[in-house]
Amino acid sequence: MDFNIDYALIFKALGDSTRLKIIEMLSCGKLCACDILESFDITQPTLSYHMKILIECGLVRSQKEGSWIRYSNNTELIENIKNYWNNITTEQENCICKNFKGENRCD
Amino acid sequence: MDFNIDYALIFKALGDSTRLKIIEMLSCGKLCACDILESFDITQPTLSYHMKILIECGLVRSQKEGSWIRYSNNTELIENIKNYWNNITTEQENCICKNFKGENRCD
DNA sequence: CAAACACATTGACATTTATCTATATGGTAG
DNA sequence: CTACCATATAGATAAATGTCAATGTGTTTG
Repeated sequence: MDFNIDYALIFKALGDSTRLKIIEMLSCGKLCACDILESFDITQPTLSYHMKILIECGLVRSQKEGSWIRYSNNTELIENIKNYWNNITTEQENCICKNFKGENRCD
Repeated sequence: MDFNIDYALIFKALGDSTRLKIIEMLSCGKLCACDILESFDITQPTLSYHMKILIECGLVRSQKEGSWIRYSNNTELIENIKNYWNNITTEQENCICKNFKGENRCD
């Protein structure tokens, strides 16, 4: 588990239906902004704003190709997120709640 | 995959560091609000506000016990989220991007 | 070079969010 | 019954968010 990753920031980025759909669209390959834009009822600057948020939290990578920009999911970070979830609500030794040591007053 | 689940709403709930930490704290068992409150520098009404958001999106269940309320993670929904992530950025047949049928103009 | 294209940035704006204080509700204990 | 405890609700507020129109930047093409 990489504790340097800001998962709250990542989930905040995913907490907008447009951005979540973009991640799903990129799930099987690269796309340029114009392709993504066609799937939504938003203006180009609004898409650009969303892409910036996805890039800044690390979920999406951009790659310039001529006058286009190819966007792709950061598969390494997405693997980290999968690992994060595997440590939530498990009975395993490495259960994530082990980070907290408060007493259960109500037990 | 359950398409009735509003994943954007769930990730929005998780996109706040206080709420994400609550989910992590509940990851290995039930806690009452007073226990959770001790781990944060927020007032009781603010915690109550966050619990409401976590409950409304389905991530957390509440169970009354006397004058206490026991909060617990909804493990069923969390399993769904894990499945969701397993369908993101995979090469499998059921890759989530199959939901979109737009052309790649830029390929 | 000039026009067109792809994308980013700026500034404005309405809406939403996280937080607080004050107060209400409902259970428990003396 | 009264006082107290656990939690929720209401109202206020500053800050953050998502959106747009207008404009800027860099690339390609005629």
